[in-house]
Amino acid sequence: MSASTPPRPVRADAERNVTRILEAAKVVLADDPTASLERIADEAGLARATVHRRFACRKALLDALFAQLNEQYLHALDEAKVETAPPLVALHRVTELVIGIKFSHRLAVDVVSRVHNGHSFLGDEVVERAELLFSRLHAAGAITAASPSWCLRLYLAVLDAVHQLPAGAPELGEGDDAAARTRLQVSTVLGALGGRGPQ
Amino acid sequence: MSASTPPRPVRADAERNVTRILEAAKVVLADDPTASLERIADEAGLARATVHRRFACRKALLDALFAQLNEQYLHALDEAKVETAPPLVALHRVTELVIGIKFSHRLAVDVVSRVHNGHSFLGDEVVERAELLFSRLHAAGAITAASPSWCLRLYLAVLDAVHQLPAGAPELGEGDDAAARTRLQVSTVLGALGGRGPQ
DNA sequence: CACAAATGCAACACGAGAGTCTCACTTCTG
DNA sequence: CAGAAGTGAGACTCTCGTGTTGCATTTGTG
Repeated sequence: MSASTPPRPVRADAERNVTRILEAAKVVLADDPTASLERIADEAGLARATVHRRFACRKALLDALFAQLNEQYLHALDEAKVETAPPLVALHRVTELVIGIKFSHRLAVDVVSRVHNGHSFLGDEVVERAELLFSRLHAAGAITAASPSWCLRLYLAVLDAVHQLPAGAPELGEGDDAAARTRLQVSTVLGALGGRGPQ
Repeated sequence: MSASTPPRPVRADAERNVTRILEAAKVVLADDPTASLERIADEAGLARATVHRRFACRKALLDALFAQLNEQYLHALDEAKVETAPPLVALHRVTELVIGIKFSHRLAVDVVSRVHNGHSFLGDEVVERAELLFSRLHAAGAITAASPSWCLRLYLAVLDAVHQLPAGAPELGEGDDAAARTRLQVSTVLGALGGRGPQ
């Protein structure tokens, strides 16, 4: 789309700060979706004015944030070969990647549902492809629940619960944290949706 | 504590408005946890000044709201005989009652976690008794998950998902809405926590 | 190095919401 | 019915966050 660098006088310096701001926004907004731009600027180690220079207004910043998130989701769906791989494998793989996206999904829901009034924080394409995965899981007999939208809703609810689980929780066992959360997420969702689960 | 009515010149009129305000707050805050007192006053059909007369400040209103919610939860736990009845029966019964409390639990989480910084929106007693129920479920072999706190966390996450489900959703079947949601909640949670579920 | 770009800082205007107060008016309650 | 309690409406203060601007200074880049 626009990864090239044509006659573009954007100093590398500035672009780096864009990243910093987005990163800071993730952290701060996860703690409080209504946090001020000043808090975000502080977290990024920049002046508030700079935030306003990189992003026209608050909404623009949030747009960028969610655009980035969406891109990561799409990448995860690609990587997991959601429409072709065996559904259980794809579910596990996509979950692994989604868990890797250190991002409070509740944040997304919170912020989007009222600051961003209207459109879902998940792009239509993400929703469609995710629901397709659940359809495939159902067709394969891995789950009983038939409605993909309910499956997705539940998946996200559980994802939030798993995400909020403190680091050393007993449910996570002892090994790698991300791997443990992935396992917990997958087995919980499969159980919830009427599957037997791989455990 | 203070349920008596000593030399208390509280006009019935005023007390009725307290109820109206709390009711309005539930509705409005469910839509937007950061809604202004004016919106709440409008919803209640009262002037903003009146809200300030009944509740010293925003925090006081929220305190009252959550105190009321907590009372309802405690009542549900009593009613369901959570510590003595067969755990599966108690789970079903308490869920039935909780679903009856038309209240956005996400609202509670949202508001409490930052406006009310610090204490959980669920009173300690509610948490303890709820966790005890999950312990009993585990002991009875109805679920596999051993950590009561994880069970409760997941229960609430699922509750939110079930609560947000639109009225005529396919998952709910055709009968009574509340009963259908109760069934869905119970079977989903049991499945998620490693039980077979009663379905 | 020299210049343009980017930043920090401070100040400002603006709007929204909380909380307070007064006063005329309505509504309970004894 | 009479007085007390409650309310609505409006004005006012205060605080906080957003968005903008000007200017001196720092930092990147050809």
